[in-house]
Amino acid sequence: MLLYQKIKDDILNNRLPVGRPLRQVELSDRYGVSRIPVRDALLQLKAEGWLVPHGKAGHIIPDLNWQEAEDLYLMRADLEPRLFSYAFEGIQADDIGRAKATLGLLDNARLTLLEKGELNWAFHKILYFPANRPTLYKTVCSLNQQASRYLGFQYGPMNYKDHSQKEHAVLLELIESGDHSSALSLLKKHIQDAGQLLVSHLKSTN
Amino acid sequence: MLLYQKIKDDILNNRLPVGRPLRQVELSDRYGVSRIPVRDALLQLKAEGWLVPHGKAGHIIPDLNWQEAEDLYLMRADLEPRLFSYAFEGIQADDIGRAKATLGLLDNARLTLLEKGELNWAFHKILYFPANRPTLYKTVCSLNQQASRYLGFQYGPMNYKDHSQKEHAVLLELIESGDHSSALSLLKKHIQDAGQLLVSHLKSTN
DNA sequence: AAATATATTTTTGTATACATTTTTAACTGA
DNA sequence: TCAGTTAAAAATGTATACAAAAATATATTT
Repeated sequence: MLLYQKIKDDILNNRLPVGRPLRQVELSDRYGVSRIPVRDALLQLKAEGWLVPHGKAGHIIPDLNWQEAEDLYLMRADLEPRLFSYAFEGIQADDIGRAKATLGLLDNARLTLLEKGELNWAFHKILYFPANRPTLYKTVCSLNQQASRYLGFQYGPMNYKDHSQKEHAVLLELIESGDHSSALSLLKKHIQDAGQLLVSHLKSTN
Repeated sequence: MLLYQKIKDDILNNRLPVGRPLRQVELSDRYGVSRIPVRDALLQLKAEGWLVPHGKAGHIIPDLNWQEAEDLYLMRADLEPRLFSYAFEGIQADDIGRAKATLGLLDNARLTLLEKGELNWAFHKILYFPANRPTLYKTVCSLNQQASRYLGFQYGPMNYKDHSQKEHAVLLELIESGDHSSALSLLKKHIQDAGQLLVSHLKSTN
């Protein structure tokens, strides 16, 4: 596992301190490498919003907040239905099959947060990739990456998983039946609802 | 000037080869530093889409293409009017003043491409910042960053500058008169038109 | 005691060195 | 001639070392 992944995993699972600036030596000790690969990982994580620079020395894990969640889901609700719409005609029976399999994996298992996040995103990717719009796709990926820090709430205290899974299944049915516009609006609603739920949960717990 | 900026500037002005993978030593020689700062810069530039990894060694400057331009302007046209709408009520007379000054600077001068891009973006930032929506703002910044590689066409062969400047001025008037919805639709149209023009220009020149 | 200045420690940025990986070139046999 | 193989070259990843910069602690003054 890459150092970058390890740190991300540790951020996701709250194994690294949130309020305090992380130092390069601290991390190089923790992961048993020199500061060079740590610097590399920090640069990437900073670029993706997993860390923010703390003045001129050190990086801080930014606190989760409802404002960020709101914006992320706002953008997702704008861009993902668009991308999905471009993909719609290009989604093959084979893709549906893989999507179903992915949902199945999400259902049964004793998965880590990172794995759940990966599977959930894998599902959506299957529906988006046939759009063949690399740039739009990349931005959507990035937004989901950022949003993944909030998965801990959705799969944990919010218990949103079951509802989400049902909607995913319905979405697949609509695709199979070729109902473009219904599928589109369900996806938009799916994202908007998830966002609203997350935001109000975040507001209530602070 | 930071190495990161220098390289970006050189990419923007086609002072670096496009088809061929850039090597770390090549860049460290060119800029007179060791490979470590080069690695740092490459990581950032890669994260922002200025470079793409070439297999397992080297980075390539991606070719400009109308598909990317189309997606970038699509997303901008979706997200920027939204951000602007949130900002609208919060834009102060002072902001308008600074926006006008920025347009003035764009008008007269013997500016480099990088400077023109910076000023153009500075103008839009003034209109977006009062929204106080950091996450949405950051994504919009990033999209404009990526789009800035295409400025060479807009300020060069397309000769789009004058038209753009006029619309910017009208936009400021609409803000001053408090006409929220007209300002909003002008901005959206402004972005969409610029996108369409750019895309058809790119299609025609290939 | 609070604010300012100074000294100490910590932290970062970058150069250099070297082992590993990857690419490129040369070679071999069909 | 060309695919596959091996050998040489190049490029990368990472450790270590050290100077510059920043943060922290200590001292000094009012």
